[in-house]
Amino acid sequence: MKIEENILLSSGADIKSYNPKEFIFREEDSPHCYFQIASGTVKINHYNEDGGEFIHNILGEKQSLGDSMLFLDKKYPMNAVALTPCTVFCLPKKTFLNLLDQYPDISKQMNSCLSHHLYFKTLMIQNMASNNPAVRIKGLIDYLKSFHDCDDQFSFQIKLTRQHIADLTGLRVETVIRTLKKMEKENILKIENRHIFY
DNA sequence: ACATTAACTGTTA
DNA sequence: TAACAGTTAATGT
Repeated sequence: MKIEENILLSSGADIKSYNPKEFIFREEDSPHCYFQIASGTVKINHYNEDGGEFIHNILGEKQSLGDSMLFLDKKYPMNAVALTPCTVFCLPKKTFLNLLDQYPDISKQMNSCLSHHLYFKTLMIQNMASNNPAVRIKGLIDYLKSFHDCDDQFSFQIKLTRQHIADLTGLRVETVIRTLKKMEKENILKIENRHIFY
């Protein structure tokens, strides 16, 4: 979801700053605000019982956080953690819902965003259910590239660390490294001095 | 701080 | 049982 800055500000949105590793919201918090990143990157994650981290997504500028939790009376099932120094617009849930009533086009866009979200979540679940690491990684990078306008081969650089890719796919870094190399041999992607192009 | 390699272990197709 | 993902640890960029 993306709402124009001027609309956010004129509706009375706050701007909050976060340092790396700071939580924007935590699991078990109740959603009270619509969050939209003004600058920086944020990971949406979950820690499983043995302390292992699973990253749902890594989001950047102009992307919203946990907006699908605002139409529901439930606690967040995930955390939002700053990866870099961040500034985030915060609009109280009530104001946000009023905004949707006030602007039908924003409301429509919200539906379309949720639909988009659900579509990609479905694709991701299918890929992540595979025990083949190449399928999982390909699922992830296809998703990432879908936000990029040019679909030419190798036109998109994956700006994630190997560890992030591992945490997003539920694999180990070593497996990610091995699999990326295999995929490079198969000409699925290209690696140039450690940068991945897809 | 991140990426790679190697040697070993355990699981599974 | 051979292949392959995870573990650990050392080394490279």
